[in-house]
Amino acid sequence: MAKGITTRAEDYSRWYLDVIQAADLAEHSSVKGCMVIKPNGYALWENIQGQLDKMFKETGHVNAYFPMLIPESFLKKEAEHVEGFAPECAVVTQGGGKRLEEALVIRPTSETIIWSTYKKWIQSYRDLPILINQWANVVRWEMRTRLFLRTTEFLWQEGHTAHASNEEAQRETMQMIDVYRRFAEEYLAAPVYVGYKTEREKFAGAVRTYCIEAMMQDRKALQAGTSHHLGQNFAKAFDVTFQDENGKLDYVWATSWGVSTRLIGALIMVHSDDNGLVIPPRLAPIEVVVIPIWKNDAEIEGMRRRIAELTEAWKGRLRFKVDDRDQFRPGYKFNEWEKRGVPIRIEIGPRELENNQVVLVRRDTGEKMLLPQDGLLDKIKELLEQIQSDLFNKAKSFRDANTMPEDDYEQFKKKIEEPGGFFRVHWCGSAECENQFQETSKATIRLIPIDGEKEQGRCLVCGKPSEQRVLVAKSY
RNA sequence: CGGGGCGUAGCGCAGUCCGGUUAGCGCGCCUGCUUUGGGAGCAGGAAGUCCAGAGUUCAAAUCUCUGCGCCCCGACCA
Repeated sequence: MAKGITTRAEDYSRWYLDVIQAADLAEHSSVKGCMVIKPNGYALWENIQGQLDKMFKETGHVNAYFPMLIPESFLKKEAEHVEGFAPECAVVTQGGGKRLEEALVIRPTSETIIWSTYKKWIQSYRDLPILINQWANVVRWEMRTRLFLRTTEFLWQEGHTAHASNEEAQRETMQMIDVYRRFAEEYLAAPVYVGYKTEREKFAGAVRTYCIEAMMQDRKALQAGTSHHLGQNFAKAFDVTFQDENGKLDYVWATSWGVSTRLIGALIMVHSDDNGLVIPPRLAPIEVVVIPIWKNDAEIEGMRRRIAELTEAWKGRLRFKVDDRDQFRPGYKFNEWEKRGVPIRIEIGPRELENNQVVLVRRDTGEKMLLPQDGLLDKIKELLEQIQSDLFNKAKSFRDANTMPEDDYEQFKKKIEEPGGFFRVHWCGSAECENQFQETSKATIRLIPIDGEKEQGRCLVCGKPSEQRVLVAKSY
């Protein structure tokens, strides 16, 4: 087993932290709950950003930037919003050595500062829609933090759109949750369930919150992205109105949607193993590492030359690295790149050089193969796609095998503890029964499926009629 | 906020109970030589306000008091 990594079976939570350390992704800073994202971790974020940003632009959005400091009074304008966020806000009360007239909140999310601005931008239906995204940091003073999953300060993107009609805002909300689903499945290789939150779990200030939920290897759920239909709540709070084609005045309709560096936590917990990180190829900063093996100085020169020839055609078509550091032996390098999750490793030694071959090793399965150097690039390309889909399918099989219907409350309470998983249960829709789930099992209703089949049943808790199953699980 | 743990070299720790030479070990780091197909070996070397403040004492990493910080487990949450 890998040195320094606790196994998943031994202690899942320590394993998670060990993987982050072994892959050199991040470390705690000197301020409680804050982290330094190191180059290896940040490279993952950059790839996540790059792809998402592309998808946002393809759906008509543009980027902008709003400030981090928000007048405290802004936050208080939307009743539900302030109730939800006030307890976890960091507040600046001094500046320039003087006490401020009005305290400034460090944004926990930007709805208020953005809608106070949109008020100035919107008069007519011709000013709509506004489709803006911003990449930013936010601060939420959480009681309990975990690297990537929940840090005091975190990086994210938040989309904030303004529309002339409820229907259009609804379409936008659905479009973006689908963008998140596609990103999670096609890039993160993490299958997700799509649905909407209960009243209790929804975003403070939203009419409805849609979400994607992924299953981690310990069978717990992780909310991986949310898209909120905000109705006219913020427009009313900030008095943002527009005139329609008929000259009639109405409040603007809004959405907001976001994903954060938490996605890196999801990537780790969905795919990695007891040897360290496993990165899905499409998000891998380095897709292929080439490790030359030599016995003496005479050999290394020929080796370098041959590798340069071989990789010449890879430039611009493959993210690769040649690790010809002399201070480490091959075994050390194999291990290091495994811990760091690089999808494919290629070894070239005197034997391969002579036979015009390479040894190729898959990170996800450990499978070793001897391949001809001719046509290697195409073979690598093909394998990367194979690994990408294998990772997805593996995660999906695991999730599906651990998602089950349950109609017996006593059984449910047992199973949620051991072995755990996602449970599809009937629920009457009452807050009382929802609270019961949490109090007796520490599980929550993760989502109400969007396309859930209608099915007559009885609420798991109270036995009243229910028309649809909801997804219940313990979560991060 | 409750429970647990910790603060000594870059990292991980021992030493603290029972005060006493120059504060030690492993990893890492630097130099040299030998090595290089799954975490190399030998030799030499550099590196410390022992979390902070106050107190007790001839003498404090060690005892007393006060403070600060971090991590892990729960309640709040992306």
